[in-house]
Amino acid sequence: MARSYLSADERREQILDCAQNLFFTKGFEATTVQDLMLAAGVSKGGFYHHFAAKEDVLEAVSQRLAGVSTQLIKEVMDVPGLTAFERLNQSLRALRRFKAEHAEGILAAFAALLRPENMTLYHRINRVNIEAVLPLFAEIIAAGRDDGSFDVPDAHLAAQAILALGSMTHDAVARAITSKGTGDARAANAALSAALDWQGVVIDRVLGLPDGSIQFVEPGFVDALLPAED
Amino acid sequence: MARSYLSADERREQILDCAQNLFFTKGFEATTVQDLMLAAGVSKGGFYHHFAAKEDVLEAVSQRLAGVSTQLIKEVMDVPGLTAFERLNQSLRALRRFKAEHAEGILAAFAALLRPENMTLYHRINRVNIEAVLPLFAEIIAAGRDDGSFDVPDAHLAAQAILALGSMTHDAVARAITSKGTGDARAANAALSAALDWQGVVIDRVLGLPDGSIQFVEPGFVDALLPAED
DNA sequence: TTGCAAACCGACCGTCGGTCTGTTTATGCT
DNA sequence: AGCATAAACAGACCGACGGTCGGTTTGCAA
Repeated sequence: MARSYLSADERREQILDCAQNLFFTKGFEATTVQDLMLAAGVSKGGFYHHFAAKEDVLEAVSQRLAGVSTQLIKEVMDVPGLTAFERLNQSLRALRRFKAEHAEGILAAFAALLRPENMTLYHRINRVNIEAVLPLFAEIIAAGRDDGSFDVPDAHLAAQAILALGSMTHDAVARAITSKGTGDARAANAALSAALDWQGVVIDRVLGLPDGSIQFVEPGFVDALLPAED
Repeated sequence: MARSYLSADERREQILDCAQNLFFTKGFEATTVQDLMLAAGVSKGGFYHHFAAKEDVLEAVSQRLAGVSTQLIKEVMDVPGLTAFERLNQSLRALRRFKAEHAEGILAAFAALLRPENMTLYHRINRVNIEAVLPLFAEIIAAGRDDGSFDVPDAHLAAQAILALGSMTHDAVARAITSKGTGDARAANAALSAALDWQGVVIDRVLGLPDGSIQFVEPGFVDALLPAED
């Protein structure tokens, strides 16, 4: 049989693409190595030539996804002449924009990620993402702390607190996604909007800012992401 | 061979005891059903008579552990004539006391739980615990919201925020535990103390209280839990 | 005593992650 | 061009694991 030879990098990326799809569809545990082999059109030997273990694929996928977040934030970091507050706000806006621009994909990913059997996948991705974003947030907050605009004892700890808040809205997100298209959709969207607004307020309070300073979401963001069809 | 017959409840509890030990020692994935069978002195058929799947054991263990937290908080809820602030503070104190009183066990559990291969176990226990504690915290906060002592728009969301903060100190906890007995122990303990103090301040701010209102940890708590041997 | 349900046994099964021995392709060197 | 070497790949194979199933033993109540 004719083998299709790819460079190590190309093959790795290709396997990672397939893995990401499968993981988000079936979950990590439910995706077998054979699924990955079949999807990527590679044999077992080929697969294990590029990855030492199935676990490593998960790690690589997580790293790749975390790279998206860090890239977005780093672009904001490179803009000169911004205050810490502006930098933080624009970082959050960049992340928000990315979600809005890739709404369908993001939505499917969240829907998959929040299914109970995908706990492993979710927490792995989340952990790697936090590890990647933490130093960037810490740097922004440190600047705000030094110029007196943020009232926090330690920038790194403050960043940890803010990132930890990410899990406070999962219930609301899950409910909004699962109720999409049902009669509860409107109420669920409203609840999610309220939860996200509150998360923004909590970030304000953590940083010692007046309520409403940070714009964590803009009005209509949820309804734009999860439109009610009718 | 002589079979030892136990009632369903007794056998279940016994298997759960063994499972808890094994899970905390080897991790969930690394613990095989055979390990559980051997430890509990029961056959495969016997085991699967009481649990439909290995997963169910994990769920049951998580529920049992969550019951400890809820019990402690419920006792505080039953004390009449307390303000919401006092109730919240005493709940935190009860949880703290329990940890201090079972220091060696708690420490071993945390050390096991924070090992990377035990991610599944950790997050499962954490999730169930949060689900169990959330309504109780929400009730306390609702009372404080209604009497004007807490400045939060929604008690349930506020409780979610506060519980989500639990994960912000894991790094510090892990470092303190792993550096126990080494030269870094003193520094790691200090860092953990600072992180926990900060978590307390964040809770204050979430609730709209002045910094230092809530006593999340008392001075010396960390050093009492993780004594430096020298 | 006997009938029955619940507790329990252990051989068996399919599948999965991972290994190992070899084969095919690209690449650099002479 | 010819050739050696290493990287990319193939696929048979393995041990272990979670789970099933038909059968056996025990407690208990009628």
